[in-house]
Amino acid sequence: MSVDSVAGRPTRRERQRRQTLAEIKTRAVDQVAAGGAESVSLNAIARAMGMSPAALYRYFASRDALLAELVADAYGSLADALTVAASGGGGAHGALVAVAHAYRDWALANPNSYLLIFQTRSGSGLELEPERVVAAAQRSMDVILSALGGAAGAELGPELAAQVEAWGQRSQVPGLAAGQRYLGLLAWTRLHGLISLELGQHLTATGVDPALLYEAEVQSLLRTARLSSGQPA
Amino acid sequence: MSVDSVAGRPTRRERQRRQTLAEIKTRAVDQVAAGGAESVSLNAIARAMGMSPAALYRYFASRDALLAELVADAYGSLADALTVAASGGGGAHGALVAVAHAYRDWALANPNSYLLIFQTRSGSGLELEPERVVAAAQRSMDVILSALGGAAGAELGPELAAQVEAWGQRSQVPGLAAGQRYLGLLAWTRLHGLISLELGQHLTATGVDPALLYEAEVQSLLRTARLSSGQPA
DNA sequence: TTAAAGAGTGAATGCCTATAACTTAATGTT
DNA sequence: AACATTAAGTTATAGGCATTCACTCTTTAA
Repeated sequence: MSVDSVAGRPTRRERQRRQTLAEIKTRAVDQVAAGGAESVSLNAIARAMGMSPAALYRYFASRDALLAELVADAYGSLADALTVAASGGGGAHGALVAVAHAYRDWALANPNSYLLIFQTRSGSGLELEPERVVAAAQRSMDVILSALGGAAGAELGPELAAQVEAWGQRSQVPGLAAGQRYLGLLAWTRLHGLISLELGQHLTATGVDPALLYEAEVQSLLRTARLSSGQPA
Repeated sequence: MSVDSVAGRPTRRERQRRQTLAEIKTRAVDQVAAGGAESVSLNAIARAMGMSPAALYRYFASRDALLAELVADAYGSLADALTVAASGGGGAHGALVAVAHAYRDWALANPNSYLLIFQTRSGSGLELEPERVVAAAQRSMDVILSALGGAAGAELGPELAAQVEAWGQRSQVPGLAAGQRYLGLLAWTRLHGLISLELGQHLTATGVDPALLYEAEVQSLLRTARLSSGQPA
């Protein structure tokens, strides 16, 4: 006879396992927040949880596997934040502005998570399972793209247009012109550039307020998005 | 009696020391190139050099101090590459294009060094001595700014303009309008955004060629730079 | 010639990831 | 209800790492 009398799938052990797994991840996230990915230590986690380091390997194949999980979660959290911002109403242009600010807000609120996502080196041995991470990444990008609903696209040459079209074929967000997709790409790369440098303290030497630079870049994107669409913000 | 008979400042020991120091850094740079900053190991360096790990502490106070040195060197190497490109002639607009491409070329040729420079987290304990690093960083920025000689500046609001002006007061490159400095900042943040995402493989999911995106962004900057200046490229 | 400074060694500490063999408790089946 | 199986946890261990300390030996400078 099973422990769960009726048809309760989650047996006692499974519930415990889920909870332990969640606690491990929570502690790891805290470590990331405190000192970045480097300072994630299985030993320290085990110590804090009152169990032996070896036990953690029942939950994660390796430290890198745990980090990969954190990347996926962080990406998901970012996508969630963007989704909330995008659904806040305000029209097409308002959505773009809202998403852009949500992006920076999330990055500043979780700087080490942002760096965890975007600073993971290629050959770092941290081979992320394509499944979850790519899915979460696409979800973020899709939110940005969805925010460009009524916007005019950016100009782009024929070569780029072809590649962007091809990308659009595989995209989850249909019905966007190549120029719109390219505008989404532009938004991402430009805003990420600013945030990345801001988080790395590389802009402090200039003394210029990163918030102002960001706002200016957002307005620049908005100007592009308005180029041939008459609707106001 | 000193070993160097006449007035030769570099005594035998100093020469040896310089060479040892250089070899340490060379090996460390190789490790960075091979596996990123994480994989820099004092033990491994000592092993490869046939000496005990403890001996390295005669040359660097800590592993982080060595990494800081590498950051400064890498920054210098980048600044050198940009300087060469900028002095290649081709007029003001040509210089901007040349510098922009030299920037990406250097990053692609030394991806892990680029990441070493720009991915160093804030609270990573790796507190770089402000002296060398800030100097090298300014040198790179100054090259970009110098390449904007005859260019028209980008539009910018009054708040930003004031801050950029203030930055210009302290800058080594005089005689630039606020709009020009801002254009330099725009160039840096936008191009860095693209390169950072490209190196992190974050653009591969779209299938769009990063080189095309980069070129388009360079052309966009060039268009801004030409806005009110009549000279052709 | 001699004292001081510097380079290097070996040993030890205390982290860390990861594996292996083992014990204990929960599970679900007979 | 007793039992075999599976999972979770343990201890012990191996190997890697940065870092410090006490010590030796050699180069330097007086």
